[in-house]
Amino acid sequence: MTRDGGPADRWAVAVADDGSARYCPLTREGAAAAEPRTAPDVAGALRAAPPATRWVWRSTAEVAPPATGVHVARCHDVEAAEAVLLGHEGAFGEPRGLPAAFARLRGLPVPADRPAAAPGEGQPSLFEGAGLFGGAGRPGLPPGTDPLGALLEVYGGQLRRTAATRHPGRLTLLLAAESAGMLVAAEMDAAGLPWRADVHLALLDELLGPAPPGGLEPRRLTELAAEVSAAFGFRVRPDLPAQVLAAFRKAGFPVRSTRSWELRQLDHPAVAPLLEYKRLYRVHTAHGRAWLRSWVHEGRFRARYVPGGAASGRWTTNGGGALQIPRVVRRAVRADPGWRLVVADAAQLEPRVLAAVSGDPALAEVAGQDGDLYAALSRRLFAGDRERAKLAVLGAVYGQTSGEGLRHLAELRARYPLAVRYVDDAAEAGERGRLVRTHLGRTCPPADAGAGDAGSADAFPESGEAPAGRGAAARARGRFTRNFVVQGSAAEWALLMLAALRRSLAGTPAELVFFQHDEVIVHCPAEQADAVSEAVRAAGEAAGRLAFGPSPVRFPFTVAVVESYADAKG
DNA sequence: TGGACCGGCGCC
DNA sequence: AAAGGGCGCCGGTCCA
Repeated sequence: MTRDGGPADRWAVAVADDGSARYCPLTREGAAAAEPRTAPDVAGALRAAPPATRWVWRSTAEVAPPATGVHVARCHDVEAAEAVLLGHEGAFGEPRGLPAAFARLRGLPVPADRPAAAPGEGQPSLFEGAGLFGGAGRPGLPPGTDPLGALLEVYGGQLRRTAATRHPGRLTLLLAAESAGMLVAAEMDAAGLPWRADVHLALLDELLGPAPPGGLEPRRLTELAAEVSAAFGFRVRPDLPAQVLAAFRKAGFPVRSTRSWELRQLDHPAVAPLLEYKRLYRVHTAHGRAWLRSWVHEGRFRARYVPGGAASGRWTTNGGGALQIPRVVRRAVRADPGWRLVVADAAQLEPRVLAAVSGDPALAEVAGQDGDLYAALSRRLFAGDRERAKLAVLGAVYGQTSGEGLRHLAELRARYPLAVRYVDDAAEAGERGRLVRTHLGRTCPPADAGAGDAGSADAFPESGEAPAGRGAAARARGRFTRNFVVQGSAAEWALLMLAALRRSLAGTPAELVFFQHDEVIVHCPAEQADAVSEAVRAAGEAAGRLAFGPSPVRFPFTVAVVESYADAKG
């Protein structure tokens, strides 16, 4: 996936407005190695090159590989790469589109990116991108520019920018992984997750009562709301936190919020129906009949994955909430008759990643076995108390600041100083406003690039103050960057794992249908399930070696072969 | 009327 | 006194 055997195994293709495609093989430096040719459509271009070709293109979404019917082994998605490179260069606000990248190279005014396609349709509206050079509804290249030429110019520039970094090999790997992720995402979007609407509807009937006509509130919710009101002695709408809060206070319970964990501790008859109401209300609003109508068609739930959608490199989705499928509705995710779902969950991924990236030999030794990492850790450090071991690790990764966890963390620090120092350093860098990168080089956006006043660390310059003396915003920033290096490096492992798995499933009937941070689902014929399970395990180990180099750390999966997603333990 | 924000909760 | 990171989505409220 990352080894380019020779110059001619990279080709480039540019899609014109009329759907035709200009393409050519490339030299090592990314220049045209032969006179470009034109095919009437993308598929024609893709068929012209050898099967193992790495295709360089503007964006995977534009080429839409699944729609061409041609298997693409590898690609370099220029716009995805541009986003990573801009981040690495500290230019987070810059547009990442090909026209913008081209303009930066040429010193021209930089056009804004094309807005994301409206949900449901891929076509930008007539008005979008009507600014600079905005030809046929999208921000374009300067008039008269050859799209393939511009693509190659930007690509060549990316190769040079990558080579100029401190760890060009790592960044090259990250760009390849990100592009592989774009391919996987496009294919999973097209395949969809097998989803039985009939099972889902039966489940809703069971939980909420039969569907009331006209979109009224499900019967069970109405009943529970009545129970809540009865318990208080006056009408309370359970879906209005302010009302619930007032009701509890009136009853003599000084609660601060209506969060479930807080209500659970109260001794009041309204609590039980209220908690049940919250649980069912959530199912109703987030994964009820309306969701089913919007998102499940022809037996598949088609999400729209956004690789790298989160700052850490984790994926997000656009609508449908594919990464938040509640456990209760997983019953509706069912393999086709005669097929199975291979549900594979990377076991204790984040501590394993921490062991690998930090190079802590003692922790690597613990992570060098396939068994439960927390149990193994607890045998060495916490007298066999797995929960304490887990709390200590999570405290290190998330930035524990108080309580039991903090003491456990201190013990962890004493025994595994390199591992804990790795995340402590990331936290300190964040607090001081310095750059923080993942193992392969994905760079943490600055504090002010995201949510509101998350707090620019610059507001708290190194003043010699103890960390406790710095602002709360700086400490929050430290927790963010502390977690970023682990979560982000784990996301890189996951990308490489996906890429390896995709490659080993190519040409078989098996299809990757789901990915969620550290978990994949492959849908395959029953007789293929064992081979797929093995392929997943192999992909995990390969990803570990590729991402982190030689290391004793193992990356095992918990694998379940099931007919329903609900039957995988999770 | 629509956007921004919030409380709350689902997943990792 | 409280003190864990990342997301998306819902329905609500507030406000222009």
